[in-house]
Amino acid sequence: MNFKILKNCSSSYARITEYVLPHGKINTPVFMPVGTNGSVKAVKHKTLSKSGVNLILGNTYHLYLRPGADIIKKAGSLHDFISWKHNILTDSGGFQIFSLAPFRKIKKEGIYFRSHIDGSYHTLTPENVVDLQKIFKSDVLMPLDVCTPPEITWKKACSAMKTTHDWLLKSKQHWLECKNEWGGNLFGIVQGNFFKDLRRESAEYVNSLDLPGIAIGGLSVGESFDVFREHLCETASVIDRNKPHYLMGIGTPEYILEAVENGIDMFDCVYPTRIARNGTLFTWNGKISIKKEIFADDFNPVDEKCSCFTCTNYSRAFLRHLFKTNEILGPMLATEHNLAFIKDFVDKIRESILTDTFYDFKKSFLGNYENSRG
RNA sequence: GGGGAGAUUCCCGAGCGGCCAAAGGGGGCAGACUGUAAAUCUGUUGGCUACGCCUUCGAAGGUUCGAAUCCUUCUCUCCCCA
Repeated sequence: MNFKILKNCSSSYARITEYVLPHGKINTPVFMPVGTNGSVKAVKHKTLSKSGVNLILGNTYHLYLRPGADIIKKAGSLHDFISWKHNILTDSGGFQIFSLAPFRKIKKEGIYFRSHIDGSYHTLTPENVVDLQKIFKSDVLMPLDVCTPPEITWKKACSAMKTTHDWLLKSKQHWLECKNEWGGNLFGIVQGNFFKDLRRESAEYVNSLDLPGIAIGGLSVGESFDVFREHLCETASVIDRNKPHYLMGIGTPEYILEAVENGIDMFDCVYPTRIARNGTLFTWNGKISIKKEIFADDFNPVDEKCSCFTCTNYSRAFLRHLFKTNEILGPMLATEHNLAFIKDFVDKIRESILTDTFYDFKKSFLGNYENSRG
């Protein structure tokens, strides 16, 4: 068994687990930085691994379009191609189909879409998405799914869910035939939009397929925090607790707390890295927009309590200057800080679960972190 | 010394009689960003007792119902020829 629950929180569903993947052991809860094109934007692998990151995301859709599976196959694997010795989870492209909607058509057998790069025609099917991830030698594979926006009808949501289920079964069958070639773990994805009955049905269906892990999809796609929380609680209470739980696409401290509290082990998000590149930095007292005038002569580090390279070497004033002058170092240092902050934050959550002080930690953190939940 | 071009709101730069408080950049200020088409995008950027009024297009005069736009003089820049 490659997945072990080491400790359950006494007062919530939060837990500490150990998950052994082909490229090393993962301690959860864990935040996975997103490296869509095989690169977590603006940071070197060395910076990531030095700060303890041993699982990053890649994206099947994007890597299939560029550089193409043939190149990655020639390189040996995605790990070899990007020179990353640790684990990689590859997302299938379901979300891209959702966010690049004008370019696609969903059919029973798969997705027909046009490349957003050159307009060329392509098809993704449950089977070829597994094949692509086999070529990548992904440690965790995600199946092709249909992600839907809030406020669609029950009928449409149900239809999308059924397609997702149909594709998941095909993905599983195809994965079973080839999984021994490299040992990647296929997860199931729960959909169902924002309908409780559908979400429950979807969660039960995914449970029934008995895959190595379960992902909650279709959340944080524009809904309010309260709606997000409601459906997270609902879905998380149904999925099999003996499997790793992955909540797709969340990554602010508030959302992470909510996720962990509901028994989520893994989560990923572009948010920390994207806002870093755009000049917003996490601190234990809330987010700051480093480009603001008030930081022009603030010679303190971004966060006094942070021991990352950025905070131990540079001031807010210098960071602001880098952003104002459009220097490449600005986004690099900001990204390094935000990832270190989230890493630190999740480490502290894990510690609090271990010492049964999760709620104390949550309360005290949110007390200091004076920011709206949007 | 001779000939030519030009001075526009923080900067560059369009406008060449009314639709001009004045295009478009840049800069400034602020906001957004949640399984990455994002080092991106959006708003704002003369003043005010604000659905209207006042001051602004080098300066001073003039023509006109009306001028950043036309005329006169002045100041200053730049280019070419001696």
